Amino acid sequence: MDKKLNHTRTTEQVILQAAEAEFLEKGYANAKMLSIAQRAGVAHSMLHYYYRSKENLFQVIFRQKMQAMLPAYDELSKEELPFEDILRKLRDARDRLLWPQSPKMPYFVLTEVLANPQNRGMLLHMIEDTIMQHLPFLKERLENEIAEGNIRPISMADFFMLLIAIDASSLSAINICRDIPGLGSETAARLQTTYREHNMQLILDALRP
Amino acid sequence: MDKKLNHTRTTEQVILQAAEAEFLEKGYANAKMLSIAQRAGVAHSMLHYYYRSKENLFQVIFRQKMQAMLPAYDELSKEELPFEDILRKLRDARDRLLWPQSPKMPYFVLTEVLANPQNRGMLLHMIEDTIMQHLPFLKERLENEIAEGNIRPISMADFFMLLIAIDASSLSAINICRDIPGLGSETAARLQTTYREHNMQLILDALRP
DNA sequence: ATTATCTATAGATCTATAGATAATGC
DNA sequence: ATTATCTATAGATCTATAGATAATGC
Repeated sequence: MDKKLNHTRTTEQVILQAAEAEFLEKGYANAKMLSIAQRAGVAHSMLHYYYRSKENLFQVIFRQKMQAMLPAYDELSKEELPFEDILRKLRDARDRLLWPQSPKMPYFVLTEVLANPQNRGMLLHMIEDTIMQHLPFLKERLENEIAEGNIRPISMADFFMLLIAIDASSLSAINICRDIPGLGSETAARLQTTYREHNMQLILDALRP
Repeated sequence: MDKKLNHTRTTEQVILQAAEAEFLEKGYANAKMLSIAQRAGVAHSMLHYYYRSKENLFQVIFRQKMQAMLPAYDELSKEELPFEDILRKLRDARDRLLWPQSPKMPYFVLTEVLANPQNRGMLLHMIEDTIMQHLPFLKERLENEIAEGNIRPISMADFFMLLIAIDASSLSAINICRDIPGLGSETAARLQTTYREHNMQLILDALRP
């Protein structure tokens, strides 16, 4: 039993992990199937056996990331919070579950997904698939705020794009500053705190009717 | 004479422009020499004839951009401004001369140069070649501020990296917001104003001893 | 004579698949 | 019998260069 579980996990999942590392490190275009196979220690034909194509392999990984965040978002439905606090909690969930995977994640999301119109469509599609279907209370809450005139009319997907765009870009800046010899990680940590407040202001500002 | 000037400009420069567009649109890895040649309307062997390799073609373009900003920076030496105002003027010069080339420029700088350690070395090298050599007064000024204990010890190159990192990432966020249907360009413009102030705070914060 | 341009192609990848072989489940 | 894995290779690019041909400068 242990053996079987181990077996079905091994190759299929090892490929997934190797691919994630490769995609994050090199970006989609520069990631190579042969290189992923080498990282995973399997013949590269296995990547196609399990995931058919490079494009599909990428989407499987991305979809998994999005779905990993759903439970954290789900907790939000239990409390009756002011909208601003919901924004904070959404951010915190993402800061815990999505970004820490790797410092390269923010750039990746920023450039491969947000900045590229083609991939952005894919993100929107996944947001609909996962977040919007599983979090009806969030959608309701957003529509409520719009109806009350507190924020401008905006779709749930666009609303999520805004949150991700602001935070991904600030995290990119922070990560670069961490690597600057003259600054270091203490400064990066201080920047992070400052960004947290400013970003919230920027988001509310953008949502203002 | 007109004919000659036109002629020596044509192919060599047309390639440069086509390459710039291609690099900005697709990123270095995804930019293709054949595609650049097609944009320029020349045989692709011409790219190698004039610029030898893809790598070199890229560097020529990037070096040109940096040098195009030098005159604007030069003006700063004439006035005796507070350090914070110098920061503002540096930002304004960049906002006028570097970013407007294309909305994709900020992502490009962020990911191809700042986020990639290998290319970052190239940026540092170019900063030394151009800015640091041509703007001794700025270096002096920075060292003065450090000596007086107003800002932490930091090299000129690292100082520039900080400025570029903060601004490139905020511009990336702004450009994405501009494309979000629920927000639009008025919101993007409002964001830009808010970011301008916040970024200045963030930079001063990071430079604080 | 020198400089610019084109055609053709070498040589190196990369994605994807076909077909053979080994492992696993009934 | 089915599922997993490997080897070998097709087919499509891509960068770069060699060699022929046209344009330009003395």
